[in-house]
Amino acid sequence: MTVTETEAETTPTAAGRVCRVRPDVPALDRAFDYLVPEELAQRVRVGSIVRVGLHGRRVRGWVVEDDVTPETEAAKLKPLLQLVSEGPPAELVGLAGWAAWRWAGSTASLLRVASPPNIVRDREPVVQVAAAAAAAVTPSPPVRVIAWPPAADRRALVRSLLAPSGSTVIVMADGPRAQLLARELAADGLEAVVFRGDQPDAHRTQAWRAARRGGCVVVGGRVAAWAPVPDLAAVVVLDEGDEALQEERNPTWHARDVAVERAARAGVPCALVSPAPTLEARALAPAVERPDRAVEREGWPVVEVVDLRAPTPVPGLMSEALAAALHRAVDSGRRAVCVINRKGRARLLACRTCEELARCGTCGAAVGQVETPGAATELVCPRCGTRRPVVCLACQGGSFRVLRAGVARLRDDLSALLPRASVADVEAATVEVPDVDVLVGTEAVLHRVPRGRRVGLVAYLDFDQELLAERFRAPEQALWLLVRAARLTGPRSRDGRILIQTRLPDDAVVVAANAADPDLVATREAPAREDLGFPPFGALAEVSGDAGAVATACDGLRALAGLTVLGPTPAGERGARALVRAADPSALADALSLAGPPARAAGRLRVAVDPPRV
DNA sequence: CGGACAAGCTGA
DNA sequence: CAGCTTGTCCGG
Repeated sequence: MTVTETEAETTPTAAGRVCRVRPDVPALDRAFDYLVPEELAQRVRVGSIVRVGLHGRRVRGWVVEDDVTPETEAAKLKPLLQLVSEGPPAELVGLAGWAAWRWAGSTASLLRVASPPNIVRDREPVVQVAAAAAAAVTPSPPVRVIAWPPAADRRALVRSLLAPSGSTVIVMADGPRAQLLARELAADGLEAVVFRGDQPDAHRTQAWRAARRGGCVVVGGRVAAWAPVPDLAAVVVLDEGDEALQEERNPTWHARDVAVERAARAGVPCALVSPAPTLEARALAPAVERPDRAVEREGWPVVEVVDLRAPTPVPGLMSEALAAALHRAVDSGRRAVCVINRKGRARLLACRTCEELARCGTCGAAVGQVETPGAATELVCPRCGTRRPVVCLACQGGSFRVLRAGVARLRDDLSALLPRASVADVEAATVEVPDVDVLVGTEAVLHRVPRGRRVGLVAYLDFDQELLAERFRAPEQALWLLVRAARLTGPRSRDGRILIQTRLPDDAVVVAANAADPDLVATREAPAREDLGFPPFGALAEVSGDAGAVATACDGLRALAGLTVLGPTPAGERGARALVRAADPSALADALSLAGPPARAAGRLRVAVDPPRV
């Protein structure tokens, strides 16, 4: 007893150094002050990962400020217990704080993204570059937005965007592609470091250490935006419209916006390169740069549009043009990929005897047909999950007509259409994708095409469900599907081909791909978005969770000036949902931070800023 | 978050 | 009134 008391008295008190620590406890979003013990004085700095005593527990945390004047009386201060690991540089600690505010999340969760997954101990002193100081005086150059066609070679473009000295950070969505780009850069004699969130901790720690040495090009997924390079000199974001650049869990930070902010804070150039720049990106730059018309045209595959209405309606989505395009690809030894966003065997059926729609006996929703390996096919309700045998509830008939086919049914139809070709269906749940001539699947198939054989054709069997989806970003997302298709098929000079079956052949998305001109979609979408006050002409957050909690949160938010609360919608299954709109991201962030974190008693509540799919 | 402590419920 | 659950508070 007396021993510890004596120790406490001997800790430096009068003019001891005090730092501010944010504990790694997401639900506790605040910082506490601690004394820096003499033995750690040389090694602790802003960003250091330390262990501290907090309310009887020992927790990890980040030093977020140093040499502070303690907010509480010195007698209450405890010392840091241990220096655990090196952590993010000071600029990234500031950036994490900004991102936590911007996406209404905890600072700790973002500091974790910016930190090495394993412990890093370093003897070498950290290279401190006065970049931040320089940024304060040099105004940062404007963001560049470059529309670069999907199947065009962008290596030279990327090369031109690298900083001549210091480190460049390249953020992109696609893991394997990042690996490829890194190899190309390394072949050019550059120090390339791959940052991928999906790699094992040991690899990621290794990359983190390498980035911290500086003088490199960091290439990677969204985590690359947080690479700890000490000498940042340029930032590049590739494919900024890809949804994978946004974190799906809270806080839903977007790597594009983090990269733009980081570049601005460091006063370094930032370029966003995309085949279809989003309205958000367009709003950041004075103008969109486009390559030569010839480069642009060549950078898209041939786009063939099949009007499902004319001359005669096409039964079962198997149009003559589709058959011809499939034959053309398969006969030349290339693979064909068909995309339809309907899982299972059928999504809508009618009884052959009584013409009644197949519906759920429990909740009345239209049921779909699924096939389970090794079992009889069943009718499954998409709303409540009830399963039953394939029997009509009205007349007990056992035979149904497929009104809306799913991938399993289309696989059979395609097999019949192409008797000599091998066909397989792919869904998100498919374990191994076979090496066949024709793949038919949901959107998931676009990521899962086996390598080794060229893709000659990507066909969207029913593109209308993408064009007509009830999401405000639906047109941009639909165009992005065509970008992904173009990446698979390659350019028109290699006979790449996209086939689009639709009842809306004049829709801007279809026309834009056909004309190799992504601006057409932006031109149409901008006024509609502006009318709604949706991003980038306003900022959105989605509040969802238990009905009661959402209602309470909405009442609180409605009381704040400058916010519009739409809803809440009663929405059944997974609780209620509401949208919150503000004039811009910063007004939204201020309002949400003013409203504070959801009260714990309120039940399940999630606040997602910039919800990707509403 | 998770420990501390206080106020409420139960059972003999 | 011990022994337990449930709720509220707070952390340096």
